[in-house]
Parts: sequence; C-alpha cells; structure tokens
Amino acid sequence: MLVRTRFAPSPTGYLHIGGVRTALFNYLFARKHGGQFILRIDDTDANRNVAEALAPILHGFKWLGITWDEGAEVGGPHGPYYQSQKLERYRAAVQTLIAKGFAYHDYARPEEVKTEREAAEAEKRLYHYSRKWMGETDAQRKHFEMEGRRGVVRLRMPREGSCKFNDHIRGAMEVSWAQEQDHVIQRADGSCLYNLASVVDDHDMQITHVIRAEEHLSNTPRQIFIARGLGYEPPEYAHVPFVAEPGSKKKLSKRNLAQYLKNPDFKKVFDHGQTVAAQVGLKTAAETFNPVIVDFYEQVGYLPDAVVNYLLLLGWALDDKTEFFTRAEMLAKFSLEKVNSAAASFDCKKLSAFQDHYMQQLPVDEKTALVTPFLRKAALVPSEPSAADTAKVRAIVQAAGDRLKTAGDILDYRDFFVADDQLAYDEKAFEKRLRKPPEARALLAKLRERLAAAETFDPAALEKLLHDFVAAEKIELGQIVHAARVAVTGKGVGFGLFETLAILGKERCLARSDRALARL
RNA sequence: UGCCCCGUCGUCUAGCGGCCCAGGUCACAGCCCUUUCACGGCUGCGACACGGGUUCAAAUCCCGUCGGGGUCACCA
Repeated sequence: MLVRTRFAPSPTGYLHIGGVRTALFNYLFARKHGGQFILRIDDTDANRNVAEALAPILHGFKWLGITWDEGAEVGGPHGPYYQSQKLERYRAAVQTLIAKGFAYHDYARPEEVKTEREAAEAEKRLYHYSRKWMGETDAQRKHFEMEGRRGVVRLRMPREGSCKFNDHIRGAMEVSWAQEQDHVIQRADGSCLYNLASVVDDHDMQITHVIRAEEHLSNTPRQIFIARGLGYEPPEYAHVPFVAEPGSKKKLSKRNLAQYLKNPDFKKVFDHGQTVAAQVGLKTAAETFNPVIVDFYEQVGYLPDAVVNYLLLLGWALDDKTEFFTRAEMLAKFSLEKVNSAAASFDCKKLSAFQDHYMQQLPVDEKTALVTPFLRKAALVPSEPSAADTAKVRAIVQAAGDRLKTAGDILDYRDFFVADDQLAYDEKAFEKRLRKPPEARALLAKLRERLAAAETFDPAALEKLLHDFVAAEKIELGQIVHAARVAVTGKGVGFGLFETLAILGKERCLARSDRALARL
C-alpha cells in the first residue's frame, strides 16, 4: 500500500510540543509503510518573515531526527510546498467548484450575514445562510457590484442527507450535512482559505492519510465535500486527540503559560531551563522558551531520543510494559489503531524521567561532547578547549555520573572551573559544616597539611589518605568529608569527595582550604 | 445553544466478556544502600464517573445520566 502523509505547520516562529507529536505520528506511519512524509508550509496568511519564522520549526524537526522526504528546503516532485506559491492553483479549483455548481459567488456584507445568524440563534433554530446575496448569473453579480459590494465564494453545501467517513482512530463517523454552513473558500481579496487549500494540496501531493489533531474533525465533512466536488478521492483520515494541559484536559496552548507555571512539576522544569539559559547567556522570552516549545529542550540539553520517546507514548502504547523504543522499533511497531482516543495531558516530569534514562545510557565520551558547548557558552572553558580541558571535563562528567540529567546540568559543577578566589560559597552549607561543628576548623587545618604532604593525588590515594586521617583523629568519616567538600567546592552537595579533590588537584585544594580557613 | 468527541490510579496507559476484588510507568510516601546529593533495590499509597439493562459472567456490549473537551471565522 502506498502511503503518503504530511504535516503542515504555519510559520509561527516556534515548534509546539503537540504539533511535534502529530508530526511524529505522521512520520512514523508513513515510514512504517515504506511511504513518504511531506512537510508542507501553510503560509496562506502571508505574513512578512516566513523564512525567519520557519527556521526554528525546521530546526526543531531536524534536531529531533524527524526527517521529511518532500517539502520545505528539500523540494520534491509535487511542489510547490508553500501555500503562498499556489494562489493561482487554488483560484482555479474555486472556479471548477463554481462551474460544477458546488460553490457560488456571494455578495452579502458581513453585517448582513451576522444579522441572519443572530436571528436564527434568537429563535434557537439551526442557522443556514439564506443565499439572498448569491450571485449566480453575470447580471446578478453586476447588480451587486454596482451597489459597491465585494464578492466572496461560498460552498453550496447540501442541506439533506449526511456525510459518512471512516476515521482510523474513531471508527465510523456520520455527520448530517445540515450541520454544515456555506463556508467561505475564497475571500473578497481573492485569496483562498484553509479548507480549500488543504484539500487541493493533499490531492496535489497525493496524500493518502491525513493524520491530524482532533480539532480538525469538524472540518472533515466540508473537506470531503470539496474533494468530491473537485473529483478527488478523499484521503483516509485519522484524528488524534490533542495534547492537553498539565493536569487538565484542555488543549495545550502556549498562551496559558502563566497558568501552567502554577503546576509545581511544570514550574520546576521551567525554572531549571531558566537557570541553564541564564548561565549560557541565552536571552529568553518565556513566550518562546518554556517546556511547551521544543527548542527549550535543545537549549537545556535534553536528548532528542528522550523527547521523541516520551511523545510517542503520549497517547500511544504498544502493550502493557514496553516503554523504551529505538527509532527502528518505533517504525516497526507504530500503528494508528493503538492511538488512544482520549486526550493525554502533557507531563514534563515524565519527560524528565525519559531524559534521565537516555542520559544514563550515554557513554562518558558522548556526554562529554554534549556538555562541552554549555561550558563554552558559559565561558568556563575556552572556545577551543585544549586536551587538558577536555580531560578535565571528562573526569567531571565521569564523577558526576547519574547526577547529570541534562547536558546543561554540567553548569552545576562550575566551581571546578572558576578561579580559587572567585569561588562562591553556599553560606548555609558553610555554616552547617564548617562554622557550627566546634572541631571543624582544627580538622580542616590538619587535613590541609596531610593533603600538602600527599605524593599522589588520585582518588584511590586520596581515599586512603582520608581513611588514615580519620583513624588517626579517631573521628567518623562524615565529620571531615562534608567540611572538606564545602571548603573546596563551596557547596554542601556534589559527587564523591575523593574524585572532587583529585579533579581539583593539590594546589587548588590547598588554596581553597586556606581561603575557607581564613573565613572561619 | 446546536453538532461532534471523550471518560481505567494524581499522570501516561494495559485491558477489546471469564486470565482483573484490574497489570505496568511517572509522581508521591516509607525503608534499605550510602561521605552529601544522585543512582539503585524493596514496600506502600492509588482507578474501572454514576445508574439501569443484556449475560451463567461486564472495566469490557447496549441505553440513559453526569462530567470533561472540541467546534461552530472572509484563522489554521
């Protein structure tokens, strides 16, 4: 079976997480059946900087590894793939519809239509346009134009019977034609509307399966009407439920960001992103830099595989236990039939769990490569890191282990990179571990001397040194470990102390110990 | 308002008449591990919206109620 699917974003400047999921389903479905996935651009609104507004969207898909066979940038045999370039084609389709009696010129003024509609609503009666200003003959049209009216083109919808179609997710659908209005398909200025353009494009691009969000379900009958009117065989349909807000069933939208921030989990992920962004000098507007926008995840250092895997499982499941899918497995196992028919709420905490998993799978060298750009942007490492720099970063990545949940988390270890006299202290930790325990100062001073005398400074040697120290002083390890960590990193938490000391090296450990002792 | 869609733990879901007094994930709580943090291990908490049918048997089928959502543009 030949399968061709499409995703048609408008150039808005950002890629919405719900849109990505829809695109992902389209992509997987097409590729699974050996077909093509097309990326078409819905820029009928013709705003000025299409290229600029499109770039982040295309970039997002590329980052996620969702590639398209035809469409923007790559072209293809069924172009143009930009709706703004097909105006004549749409107008021709409109003419065909008129010629066949499926559409008509209409000269009603907006207020006149409004009045009719309100009258119907007041009487609680199903509204249908009276077609009073319909211009069927040239004479009628001329007459209306003489009155200074400008015509649009409307669909002449049936008012009896029903439209039946099959939906791959919802099953048999039937909507009575009487529910439909005489929708406008061409504006007074001659430009064409979505319903018309979409049907024409799907036909021109030989789309076989229209997989889209359920808010388009109600557009389907009129699109089928247009398709048939034009002599096209309508495609197959699959309306996937929209992605809902965190903790709600409302459609996710970037507009309600303020409200999502009241959700503690969402806020946490958002704040984490802000922290990372601030350190790498990224200028962020909450509008376009938040967990609803895909770009956010790239900037914070998430893995594309984690984002895609999470999105795959948002409204779809293979069985009762499989959670992790490689790209190959996704392609092999995806099916429309298993898409859940109820809306699924977006839970960025769960996305984080996938991120944790994929990050843990990553070899140290790959993590090091992933993390380095963040250090560079934060000016903690030179733009051309030396071999020694890389080795140091690698050692930190290794020691940090599972604590690095996103690439941006490397910035939690910035104290390894700052100059000794620039080290910032967590005052609470400093108080608790160094000032409060009466013996802390003396112990730290003694440890400093031991460190100064150390011949080797690797983790194993340091572990032995610490244990000998503890035995000699007749104290518990905990009595010195925390104090030393605060002294040397400024923080109360971090990875293993032996690794910490080793990475810093003897000189810096001594310098930092001295500085801490001086503050006591 | 009309039309349409949806309704299993807080979340994502498994379930398509008996395997289910409902299984898994995330989250949460407790315990264990442990130099802090994180990881990991174990345990716990926790749902078939409600009411009628059909059936020997219903989360699964039918009807109704309630609830949630979508859509009714010269937006896409």
